[in-house]
Amino acid sequence: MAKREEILDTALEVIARDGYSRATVRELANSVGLSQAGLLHYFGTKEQLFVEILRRRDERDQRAYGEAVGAAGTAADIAGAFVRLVRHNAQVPGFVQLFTRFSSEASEEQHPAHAFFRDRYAVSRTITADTLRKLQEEGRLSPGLDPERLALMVFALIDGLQMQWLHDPDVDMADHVAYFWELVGLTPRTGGTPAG
Amino acid sequence: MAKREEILDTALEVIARDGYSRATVRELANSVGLSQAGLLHYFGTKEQLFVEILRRRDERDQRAYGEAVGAAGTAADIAGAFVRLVRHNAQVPGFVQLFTRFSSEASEEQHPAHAFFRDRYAVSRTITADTLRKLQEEGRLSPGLDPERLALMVFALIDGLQMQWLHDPDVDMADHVAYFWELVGLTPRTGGTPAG
DNA sequence: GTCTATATGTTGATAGAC
DNA sequence: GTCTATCAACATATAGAC
Repeated sequence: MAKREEILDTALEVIARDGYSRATVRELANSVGLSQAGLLHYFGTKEQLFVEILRRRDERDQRAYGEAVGAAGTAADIAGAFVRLVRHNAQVPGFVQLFTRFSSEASEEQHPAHAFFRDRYAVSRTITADTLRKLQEEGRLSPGLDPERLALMVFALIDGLQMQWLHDPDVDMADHVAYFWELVGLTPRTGGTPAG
Repeated sequence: MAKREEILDTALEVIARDGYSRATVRELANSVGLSQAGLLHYFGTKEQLFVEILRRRDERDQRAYGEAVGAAGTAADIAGAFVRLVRHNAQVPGFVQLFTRFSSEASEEQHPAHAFFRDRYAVSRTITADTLRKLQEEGRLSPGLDPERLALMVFALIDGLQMQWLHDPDVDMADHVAYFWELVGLTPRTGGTPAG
């Protein structure tokens, strides 16, 4: 199992650096010191490999940023967690490209990774909506707002910002996510790095 | 020239119906009653063909929705124009898929369609920001708001909503765009169909 | 487990006849 | 302009040896 994880971590680095187009099975195999067949021995198909790559990345980000969202005790915390997540993504363009392209390809129902993305979106929305609702019940978020809608919107906003940012790196993703939360009435606390 | 337009319109229909994966040059050629070579005779390469398809679509939408944004005389108008645009997009899933996938592929600088998308985003943002600023000067939009940021955000929101909607058709894109404008302090007037 | 070699399928692009 | 035929390039997947 250690070998699988080693492969995934190397693939993650290569993709973050070189982008999605270079991320063929052959290319990733070379980078990890295996032949194409050798790599597929571990993952079966390309789509399975890529889903595992995304899953591994999610595990990492979950520890660093996702937990901060779910465990947010204050309005500033949850807003800040999203800003930090996006700021982090801006450091790994290749990976943002992987996510955007693979997600758009998987939007067709027959695609092997379709269920992965559908579930991922649903879970992300639920966790965020739950946290927002909790804050609302504690009086830290305006009672007139709809947590479900806000949760869906913030992920849509992030995906769309990533798309524009990929075309134009001058687009400041974190700035716009912070502005979104300000519109909602939350001032993100973005200072410092998450303890993770 | 009539032939080119005929080809583009047919391609538009086929893609709106059957999605992006089916949209190979061969497939589109069949639908329009030409051989693959016959079709490429008009457009040279696949990427050029697809850019022309998107351009043609934009011309149409521009007449029906884009003008409504640029010419919006009231806050309700501009918000409503976006809601109607998104509502319209929800009728043509295949085309939304084409846009999303092609845009994500073209995010690399070497891609033949990269300039098209970059310019398209820039122009859309500018027109929208200009209109919002005008409304703001007339006192119809809260003076504390930033037109540039809002313009960029609404397009990001739409792109992201499309991504989620492609994975889960239950996502109500128009509802969330309307909610965005409400957060901003504008109530969209969505009734009726645009004259055009 | 890992490799080499190869099958298979798909697509976009081109040459050349009509 | 349009077709047929073919090429060339990939990329994934698999068979079989070691």
